[in-house]
Amino acid sequence: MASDSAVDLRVERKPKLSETVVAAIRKQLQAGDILPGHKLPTEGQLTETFGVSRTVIREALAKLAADGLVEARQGAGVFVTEHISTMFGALAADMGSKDSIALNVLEVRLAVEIESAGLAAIRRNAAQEAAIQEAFFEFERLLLNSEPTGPADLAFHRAIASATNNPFYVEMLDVLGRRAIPCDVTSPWSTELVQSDSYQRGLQREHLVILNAITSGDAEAAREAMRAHLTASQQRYRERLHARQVFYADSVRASETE
Amino acid sequence: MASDSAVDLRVERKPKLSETVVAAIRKQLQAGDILPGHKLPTEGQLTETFGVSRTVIREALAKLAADGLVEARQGAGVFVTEHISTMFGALAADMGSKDSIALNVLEVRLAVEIESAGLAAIRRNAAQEAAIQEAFFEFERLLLNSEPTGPADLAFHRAIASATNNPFYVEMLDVLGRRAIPCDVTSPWSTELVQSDSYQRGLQREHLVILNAITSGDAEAAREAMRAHLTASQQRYRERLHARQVFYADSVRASETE
DNA sequence: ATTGGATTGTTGTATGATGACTTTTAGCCG
DNA sequence: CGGCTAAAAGTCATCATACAACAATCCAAT
Repeated sequence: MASDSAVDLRVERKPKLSETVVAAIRKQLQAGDILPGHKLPTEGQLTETFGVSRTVIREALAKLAADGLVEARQGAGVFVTEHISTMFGALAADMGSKDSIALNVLEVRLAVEIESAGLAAIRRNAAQEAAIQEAFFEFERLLLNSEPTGPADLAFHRAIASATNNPFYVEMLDVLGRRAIPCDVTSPWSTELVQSDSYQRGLQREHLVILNAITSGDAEAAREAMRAHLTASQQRYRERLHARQVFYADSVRASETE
Repeated sequence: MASDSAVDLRVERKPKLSETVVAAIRKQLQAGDILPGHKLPTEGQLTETFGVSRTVIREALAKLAADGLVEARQGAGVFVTEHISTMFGALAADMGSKDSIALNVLEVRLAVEIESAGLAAIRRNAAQEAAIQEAFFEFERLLLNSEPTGPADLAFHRAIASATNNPFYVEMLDVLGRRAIPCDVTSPWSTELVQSDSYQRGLQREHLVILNAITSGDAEAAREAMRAHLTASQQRYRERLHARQVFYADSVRASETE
C-alpha cells in the first residue's frame, strides 16, 4: 500500500519454471517440430530435456492443454491437437496466457463495436453525428500538434457507441475498454513505437472510413469499416506482444547460458 | 482405432479429477462465494475440502489461472481476479426489470452472438462442431416429442459461443442471456403462445441456416444467418411485449411519454 | 515509535511410488 | 501360417512427502 499512484514497474518479475517450459514447447510447436496428431516426448523425457521436475512438466502440459494446443490421453501419451486453425493456432502460440486474456477481451469488444457502428449509421441523430465528427477533428488537431491522441480516439469510439441510442453499448465499451486497452490508447509498453506519426495517421485514415459510412447511413459499410479498423488494431496489438516476447525470450536465453 | 471418422459419442469420456475440481471452484466463483480480489482457501485446505491430493488442486488452480479467473502469488496465496462478469454483475442486476432495458440488452447480445457465429465458423474444432450439431438435433427431438425446447436452444447458442475458443464470449452470453433471454427460451410469460409448434419450427429453420454456415466454415454467412435469427427473435420479442402492454392497459403510457 | 530480524504461512519445485489405461508383444490355439 | 488372447511394457493420473522461495506478520531491541 506504499504507492498506489505509481505504475506497476514489474512487467515480468519472475517467470515461473512452468511458464518457461510452456513458452519453449509453444515455440517448438509453432516451428513445426512436432506435427499435429503426433506424440510429444513423454513426461520423463521432457523432464530430462528441460532439467526440471516432472511436476513442472505436468503443469506446463496442463496449461498447453487448457489452451487446446495439446491433449493428453492416459496411457498413450500427449499429442498435438489436430484441428487448430492456423490463424488461431499461431495467435495462441504467440502469446502468454495473461496477454491472451487481453486479446480475448479485445475480441469481444470488437463484436460490440462493429454492431455499434452499424446501429449508429442507422439511428444517429444530428447531435450525435456532430459529436462523432468533433471527436474525429479533435484527433486531427492533436495529431498536427503532436499531442497524445489517445483521449480523442477513445472519444470517437464512445461517440459512436452513444449514437446507437442504446446506453448499454456505451457501458459495455467502457467496461471492456478499461480492461483491454484498445491498443490505440495508452498502454504500459506503448512508449514511442505506437505513438509514431504514421501509426496514428493510419488510425485516422481508418476512422475516416468509418465516419463516412456512418454519415452516409450505410450500416453495412459502417460495420465493415469498423471491423477493418479493429482487426487491424488487433493485428498491431499482436505484433507488439510478439516483439515483447522476443525480447523476453532473449533475456531468458541470456540467463540460461548452460 | 475402430471408428476414427465417427464423432466420439461418449459424453463423459474421462472426468479427470482436476476437471471436477475446476468445475466446482468455477461454480463457487460464479456464485460469488469469493469476491474478486479476495483470497481462496490455501491449497492445503482445498486438498482437505475436495479430498484429493495437492497435485490435483494445483493442476486445477493452474487451469483456472490459465483462464484468468484466479492468479497465484507465491508466498501469499491464490486470489480471485477482477473479472468482467463481476463488473457486469451490478450492471446486469440493474437491468432486466424493465422491458425496454431488456430489449437494449438483447441488442448487445445480438452483437456478441453475431460475431460469435462468425468466429465459430472459422475456429471451431471437430468436438465443438459436434456439440453444436448435437444441440440442434436435441432441439429437433424435443420438438417432435412436444417437450420444452428451451434448454436445447440455449445449448445451441452456448455451443456456438464456446466454439469461438474465446471463453469470454461464453461468459458474456451467460451474463447477458440470463436476464434477457432471447425469447425462444423459456420465459415467465412464454406459456403457450411462444411454444407453438410453428413458432419453434421457424426457430429451428433459422438454426439450420446458422449450422450450415458454420459447418461450411463461411464466417460471413454465419454472421448473416445469426443476424437474421436474432433480429427475427428481437421482432418476436417486441410483438410479445406489445401484446402484453396492450393487454395490460394504456395507463402505463401516460407516465413515460416518448 | 521505528527498524530489524525471526517466525509462520503459502506457493513453487523436487522426488518417489502406485493405480489406471493403452499399446505392443508374446504365446497359444486352430 | 493366421488369428485371437493374454501377458507385459509404456505412459499418464494421482497420491504422499519434503524442501526451497517468497510474503506477511509479529516481536524485540534500539
